[in-house]
Amino acid sequence: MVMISTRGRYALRVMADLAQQGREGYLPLKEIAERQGISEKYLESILKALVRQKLLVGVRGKGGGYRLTRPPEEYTVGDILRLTEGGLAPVACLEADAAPCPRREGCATLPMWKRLNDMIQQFFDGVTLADLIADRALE
Amino acid sequence: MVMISTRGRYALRVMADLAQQGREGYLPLKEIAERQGISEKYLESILKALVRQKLLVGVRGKGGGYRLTRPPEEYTVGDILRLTEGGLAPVACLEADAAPCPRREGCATLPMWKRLNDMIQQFFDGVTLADLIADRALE
DNA sequence: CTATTGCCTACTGCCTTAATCGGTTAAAGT
DNA sequence: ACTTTAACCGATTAAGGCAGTAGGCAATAG
Repeated sequence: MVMISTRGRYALRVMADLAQQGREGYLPLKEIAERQGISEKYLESILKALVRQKLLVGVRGKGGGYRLTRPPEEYTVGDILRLTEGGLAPVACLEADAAPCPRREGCATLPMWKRLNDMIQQFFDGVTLADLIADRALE
Repeated sequence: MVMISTRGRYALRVMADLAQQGREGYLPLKEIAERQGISEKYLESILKALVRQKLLVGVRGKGGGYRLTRPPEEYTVGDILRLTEGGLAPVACLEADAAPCPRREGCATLPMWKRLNDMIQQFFDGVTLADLIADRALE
């Protein structure tokens, strides 16, 4: 029943990695993939999406690679996961593009799902990349 | 990225239904499936698991059907979902039977996943079937 | 003994995820 | 210019889980 797939978890780890390596220069995919132990080609497809949405810049050619576009405290985990996972709702009927459920009136479980959903969104929107790095330092 | 699958959602709805219909007598599968708009055969496989774990009793033959084994306030949503979903961890590395992650030392995201996991478990363990019925009454 | 109803096993179609393959474009170094 | 580096791009695939189906067996009531 895993909620967050490999795709989103990879994206987060790589964003945290980039945040930690500092803003100077570009980090090539190969290096990131190696350090994080992630398939290069698969990671490539994830980063492509992050670049398209302007969370990262990618520069080609020698000396190129990827870099954050903003300081780490301006990225929330919610931003990154909603993008890579395509939504963060715990049940299908609460997804952004969901068709209106015919049973929503009188559904015994819907109010609970809504409360859970709110809680999850708040959680993810309250954590930034800077927080992740700080967390790590505590261990 | 849906966390709770149809299986778990059906289970909850049916448990709430049974809780609401009262303790007297048995409700046949056919009736429950019809009222909830769920495939009979599919629901059957879900209820089988709930019976095996003693959350329900099933009685065969004429006049038979299903019934709760305890009062609604003694079932938590967590109990029901963990059983039908096979765990409630938001990420693979926190599942009960997960192999220890080789990157757990120095993983930038693990502390966050743990906090989220705790929050989710607490949420689900804090809601009972009786609460679901009460919620519904508010709408 | 027959109708009802739950129990059990097996199978199928579909979709998503994770990953792979092979190539194209852009930039820098020589 | 040429070569190397490295990001971009599209198509494809292999595996696994989920939702649902099919068909028969076993128990209980009347």
